[in-house]
Amino acid sequence: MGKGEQTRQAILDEAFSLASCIGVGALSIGVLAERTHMSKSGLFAHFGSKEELQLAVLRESQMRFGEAVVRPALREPRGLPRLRAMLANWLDWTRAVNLPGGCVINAAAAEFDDQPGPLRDEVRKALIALRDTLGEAVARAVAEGHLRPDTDIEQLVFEITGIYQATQQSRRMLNDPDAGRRAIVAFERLVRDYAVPPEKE
Amino acid sequence: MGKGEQTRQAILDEAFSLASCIGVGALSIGVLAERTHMSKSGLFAHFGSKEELQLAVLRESQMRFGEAVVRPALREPRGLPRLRAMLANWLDWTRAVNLPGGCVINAAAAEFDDQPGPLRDEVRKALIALRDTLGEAVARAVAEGHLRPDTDIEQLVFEITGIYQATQQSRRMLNDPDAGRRAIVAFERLVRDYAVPPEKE
DNA sequence: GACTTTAACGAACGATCGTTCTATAACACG
DNA sequence: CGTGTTATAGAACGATCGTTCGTTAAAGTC
Repeated sequence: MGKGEQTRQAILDEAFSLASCIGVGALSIGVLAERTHMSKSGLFAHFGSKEELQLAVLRESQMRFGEAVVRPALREPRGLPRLRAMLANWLDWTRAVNLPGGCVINAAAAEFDDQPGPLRDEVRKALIALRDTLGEAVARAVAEGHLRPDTDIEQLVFEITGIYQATQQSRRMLNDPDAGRRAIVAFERLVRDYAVPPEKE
Repeated sequence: MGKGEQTRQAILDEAFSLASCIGVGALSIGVLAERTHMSKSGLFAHFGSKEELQLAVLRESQMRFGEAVVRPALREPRGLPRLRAMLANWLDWTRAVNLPGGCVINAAAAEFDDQPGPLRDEVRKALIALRDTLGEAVARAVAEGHLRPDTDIEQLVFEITGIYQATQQSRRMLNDPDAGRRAIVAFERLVRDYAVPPEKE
């Protein structure tokens, strides 16, 4: 890895954890230069524009998410165990990677939902990719017979994302120590509902 | 209402819908002055500091939430119908009031979760108040016999907030036209789970 | 080790930020 | 109507914003 790539990565590391705290939109080149002990112009040269830097942070976030959440879960047997592992990794990934201030993309989703442009597009892409991944895992669980054949996959994914967001808000804003447990309770109740055969009425 | 209060309210109206789009943290006095056809200093005098303006926006948001979501629901019979009405109002309140860019407080919760200070405190206050309100409604539903006596109220509230957040993200970022329906499906399954008597095992 | 490429710096740009001050205009009240 | 009060404007402040430019130092290549 050349010198360029090396410092670019170092900048991204710092930008990543900074964005986690203050949001991707509030990133500033001056502050970032100070934190990385560089000049503004020197740092700037690596990205060409602030927006490109922000996009790089979002892409970095996606990559780390894949490595910290999705990939380890693939070691679990397909179906429900894998889905369960994925959720567990997801709920805790902000601790695993250097994310002192919570998931960058989730925060960006709330920040840019009404500001068209490349940043919003990138966030959207990430959210769709995540939902696809979750959807695949759910579909596998159906195929394995862990969930009912008529399971509404999108609905299940929808509710799982809700569980994640509720957990993050409870933890981060309300300091609720039970958030993780509540998430698991919600999830298990969810899959139990979709696991039992439909009742005759 | 004196002239002062009048323009102050006009400023808040504009700040409110602007913050809805770009976030409370990104509010700028210059832009706001332009939008309200005032001078920066004239506008500034009404609040004394930018932070005070932001706090005022958050308080305004709480007030409108109460009037658009909670108060109308109180007309419904207590218990499940009231809870159901509250969720319905909640899911659509960003359309009812002038909130082109989604709930200000929910966005602020993601923005300030790692930035201590009066703004975070105010957001926290709002979230707690909301959870209390929801909790009360759930408790009423238990008292009315709509839900099981051993219902974990906090758990139910936790999951309802998740449904809300999933709905907003699906609507705003993914343009999912089914988000509202999915929210209702999730909610009804939730209350059905807590309504039936516990199974003997 | 000489040469080329590239990475980093420092200074400066215009724009905007939040804030302060002073002066003038509009209002409220007797 | 006149007078005291309050609301608004305008100019200016230092700070920071993102970005550009020319130059120097370092890294990569033969």
